[in-house]
Amino acid sequence: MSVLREKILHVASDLFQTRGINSTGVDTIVAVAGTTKMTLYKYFRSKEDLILEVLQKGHADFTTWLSNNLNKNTKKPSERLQKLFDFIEEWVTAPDFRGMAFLKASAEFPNEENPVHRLSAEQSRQFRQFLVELAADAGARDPDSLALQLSILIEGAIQAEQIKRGSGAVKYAKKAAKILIENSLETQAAA
Amino acid sequence: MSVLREKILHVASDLFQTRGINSTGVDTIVAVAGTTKMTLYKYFRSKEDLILEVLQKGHADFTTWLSNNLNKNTKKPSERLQKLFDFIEEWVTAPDFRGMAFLKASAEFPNEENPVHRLSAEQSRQFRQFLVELAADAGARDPDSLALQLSILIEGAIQAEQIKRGSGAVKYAKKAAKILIENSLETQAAA
DNA sequence: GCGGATATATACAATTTAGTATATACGTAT
DNA sequence: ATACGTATATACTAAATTGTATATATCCGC
Repeated sequence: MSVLREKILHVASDLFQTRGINSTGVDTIVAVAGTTKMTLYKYFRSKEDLILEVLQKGHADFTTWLSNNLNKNTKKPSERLQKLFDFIEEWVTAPDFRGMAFLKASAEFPNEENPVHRLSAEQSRQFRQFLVELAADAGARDPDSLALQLSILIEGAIQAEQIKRGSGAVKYAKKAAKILIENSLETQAAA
Repeated sequence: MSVLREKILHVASDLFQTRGINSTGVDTIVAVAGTTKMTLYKYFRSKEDLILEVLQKGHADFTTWLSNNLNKNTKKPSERLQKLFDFIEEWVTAPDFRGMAFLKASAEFPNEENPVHRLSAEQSRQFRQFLVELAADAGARDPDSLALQLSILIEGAIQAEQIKRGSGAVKYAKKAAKILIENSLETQAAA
């Protein structure tokens, strides 16, 4: 039943990432997915609904993948913060990496009232919150501050990689993150 | 003569930033600019040409503004690197700030062969080169590395501000930059 | 004041867009 | 086998897209 639904989601996600959301018509999506518009609108109320679901699935997949990897490969909470950028780098350098969906989506829908933009902003907030908990568990002096800085580094590096594949930005972001993390853990007593 | 041309450029720039490039039709542009399509196509060969010119003008204005401010308000080259984020913050917190044009444009045109994407990538590269020279003049240990890190911080913070106005990301990016800059200047002998 | 070039406005063409109404094939229960 | 409900395919609508052909106003030298 829902195999076509999954297929549509997958194809739409791929096309949105490679061609842009607004530049991808529903006709193209159904053609590539090997189905018809009638079926698409059976499963999704509108194109906007499809966009929102694609974003949600993408974000869920990413956060699940990341936290699973962090939990599997580390023992102490403090390790997780150190390993974070290793997995980000692994994710970015994977051959099927196409960018961070909510970053692109927010650029295509700049109006803050727009549902797609709102979801993007919410996902960005959730990701930052995830980093706050990571920083807090690791014993950072100011978890909010460190988490926001790390999120800026991650999103900035991914942005750079979206503009030019193979820019190596993540490697430099990783070095910067190491310095910031050490700085936040070392100077517990200071300030 | 060219007052209408300037007007079209200005209006297009504003609409592209507030509504997105692909979501803004030429009809809307000429309506807001108070002219007609015939005039627009007199001055610009195609919509893509208009987009490219808007991007070029935006980038030129930004870099001119930034380097002028840096030159005026600093004496020693090492000061410039410190003041950099002050001006970035001033730029971002200005009420008419609408985001960094080439970041959004590259998201709307993800295909690396696309002329708009290529120009965006080129502008990103130029900005990074500008930072490299700044870092070199300031006597950074590894100017390329520091410049790339700073560009990641700047573009990441701006990205955060595009998703959510008033996120205060630049303030945190500034703190991070300070740490990275100090680190790069202090440890001249190391490594 | 008049003729000619230039800029502007109106109207249009061809495609593409999201979304839908209708018709047809198909699988299942009896 | 047959009747029924569901999924799919075709065809269509209405609006919006970029770009252009034609008509009209405006401004200049003389």
